[in-house]
Amino acid sequence: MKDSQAQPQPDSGRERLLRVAEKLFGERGIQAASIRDIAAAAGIRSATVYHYFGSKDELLWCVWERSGLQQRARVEAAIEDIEAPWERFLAACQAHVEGLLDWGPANQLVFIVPPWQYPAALKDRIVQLRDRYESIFVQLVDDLPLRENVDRHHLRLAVLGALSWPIYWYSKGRGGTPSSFANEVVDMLRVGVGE
Amino acid sequence: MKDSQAQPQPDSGRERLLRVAEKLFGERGIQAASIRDIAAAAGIRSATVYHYFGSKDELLWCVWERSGLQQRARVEAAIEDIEAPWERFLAACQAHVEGLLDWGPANQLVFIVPPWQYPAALKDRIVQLRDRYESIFVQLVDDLPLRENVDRHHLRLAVLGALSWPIYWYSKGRGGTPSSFANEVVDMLRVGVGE
DNA sequence: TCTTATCTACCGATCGTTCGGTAGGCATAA
DNA sequence: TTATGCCTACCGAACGATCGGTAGATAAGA
Repeated sequence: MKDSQAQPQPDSGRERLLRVAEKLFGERGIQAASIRDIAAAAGIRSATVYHYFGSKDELLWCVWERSGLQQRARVEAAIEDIEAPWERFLAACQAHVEGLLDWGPANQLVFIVPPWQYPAALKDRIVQLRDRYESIFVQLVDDLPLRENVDRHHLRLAVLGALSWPIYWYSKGRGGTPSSFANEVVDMLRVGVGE
Repeated sequence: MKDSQAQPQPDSGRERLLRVAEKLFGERGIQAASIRDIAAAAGIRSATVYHYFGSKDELLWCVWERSGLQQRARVEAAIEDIEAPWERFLAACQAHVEGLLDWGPANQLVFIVPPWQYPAALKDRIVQLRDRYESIFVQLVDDLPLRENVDRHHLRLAVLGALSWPIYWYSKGRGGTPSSFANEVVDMLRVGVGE
């Protein structure tokens, strides 16, 4: 049924579960993606999930952490060879949007689940993961040469908000690429849109 | 039990249910807020909920629509006496953020539940409600005097993103009021933050 | 033989929902 | 005045389904 023959894919057990769980958590939401659904989508029975993960929360955390670290690594990779502050900032913004829209669906979890709905057992870890990620942008914004009286804290929040929002409206092939949207937002903020 | 004496509050039955449901849907999420929880918080039994609403979806929709229309009405009220395009835009932005943070918790539903997770039976209605609301901002942005080559569509999305994001990070008493944040964002976008 | 991976079968809890029924208010008819 | 009947508001009990999770057997590989 599911497959026979020697499979070339190293796509079994734990790793496969993580990928499938990431997809379903992102698509349906944490609660609505049941262990049975996830198991079925991975081609196994629900009991087998507990061979790899002690609980649904643990599975969720593994998915969450993995995608969080990936997202962070990608953003860091995107800026590592760039010196000029605004270019560095732009590169990070582009990587951020691309990560949300093109990479794993679990990247959106952090930005879909409101903090007060985090599973209690994971709350601290999630917040820590999130803070670590956002600290990249804190640093990048600190390095920008800005007019006086600009609140860098609020600037960062505004940018991350504008650039995370596309998960609610972006659809491929319409209105430009994720990267070009990031470019546009940074540009609007930098030089202003008024006459 | 719950009360004796002539009550001044018109706080019974259906209306009370709507208020409680709004609170719990927003706090715990749609799935996690069970009919029993909502009923208990309203001081009645779960069966009685079905005396007023045909299903959980219907209850959810009534909550959703009510808060959506309220939010829209408040934004419209905020701009009705203002002529200058930028001031009108700013007033709407302030009302938007205040609505999300200070008014009913259900205002956040639209911005917490990703569109692909809308209950299937409500999807069309929710999208329509949302579009109607956002059309206010389409008009306001259209009326702004802008530099050439500014994409008004993306400008609106960026602003709404930046101004909806506070539901994930805002906490009262820290970093200014919702209204001042809106003011700041609009200002940054208007004149730019670069040197 | 021990480990790893998987299964079948099941558990108690909770979900949305339904059902039959009750207590009291109000209106009409005797 | 009393009786009848309908209406709103509500309840206790239960339904079938599904949830996260567990126990124990099995089959294959080292």
